[in-house]
Amino acid sequence: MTGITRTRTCPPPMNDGGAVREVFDRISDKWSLLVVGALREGPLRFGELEKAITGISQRMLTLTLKHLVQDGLVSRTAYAEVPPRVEYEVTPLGKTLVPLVIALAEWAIEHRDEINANRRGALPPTGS
Amino acid sequence: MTGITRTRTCPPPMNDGGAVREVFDRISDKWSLLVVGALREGPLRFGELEKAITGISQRMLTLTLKHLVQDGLVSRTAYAEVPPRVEYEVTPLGKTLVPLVIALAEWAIEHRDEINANRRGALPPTGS
DNA sequence: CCGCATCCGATTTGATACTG
DNA sequence: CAGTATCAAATCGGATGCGG
Repeated sequence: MTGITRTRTCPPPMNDGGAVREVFDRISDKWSLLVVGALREGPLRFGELEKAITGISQRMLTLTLKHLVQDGLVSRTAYAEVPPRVEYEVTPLGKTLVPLVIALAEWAIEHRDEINANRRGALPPTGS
Repeated sequence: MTGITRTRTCPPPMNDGGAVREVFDRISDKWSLLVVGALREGPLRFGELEKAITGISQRMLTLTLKHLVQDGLVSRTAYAEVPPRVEYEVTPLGKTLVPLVIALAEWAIEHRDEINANRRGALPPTGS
């Protein structure tokens, strides 16, 4: 039988038993998506990433990169030279995520004003 | 001088001076995207959300909803009846974010195994 | 230059109990 | 049912110092 009698209008990708949550918990921390976004155009050195992502601390960059490398989203290449050089780059797997990050970034830019307006302006008419 | 020979291939949507960061800081907390995703198909009551998002605490759900309402991504409708009923729903603005969340969720499902394999299996060949 | 380890304060989170 | 309040715990995040 095979009848998939699903009454839903579209296949709900959430609620698959935790797969989404599992991955979301990884990428929805404060910096992961920013780092992936920063690497969208090509490899970057540690210091370059630090400058590209304003506000991130060395510690958080290190930790975030370690996680991303562990998950296989980013690759790390250390060149044994003096001075040392280390480059980070999105892996093929990471590349598949980049477009989504960019889409999210574009959404953020596009709706930033509206969100800010809501956040500040939603005051009641009692304002006199 | 001059020579910024930066070969920029496409307009980088990041680094616009903080707009992305501003919004990202809002939505990249642990629960916001999950809540938006849970509301993708229609209004849900408080308790329904609690059940839909496994693992969230009452407190976190309350706080997250409050933020989302404040930002205008979610609307809250309280019906003055007994027992009380409150429904949450994505606003038109929130609806524009839903597709991105779904895309992210689909990505998560699609690459979950690969990520987990990397996380666990990246062990050195010493595995005897 | 890269990046890890430690200390320490700030923020976030969750369990529980209580109100409308 | 929906939401608040309080407290303790866990985590985050930054500054600093050290090692490769």
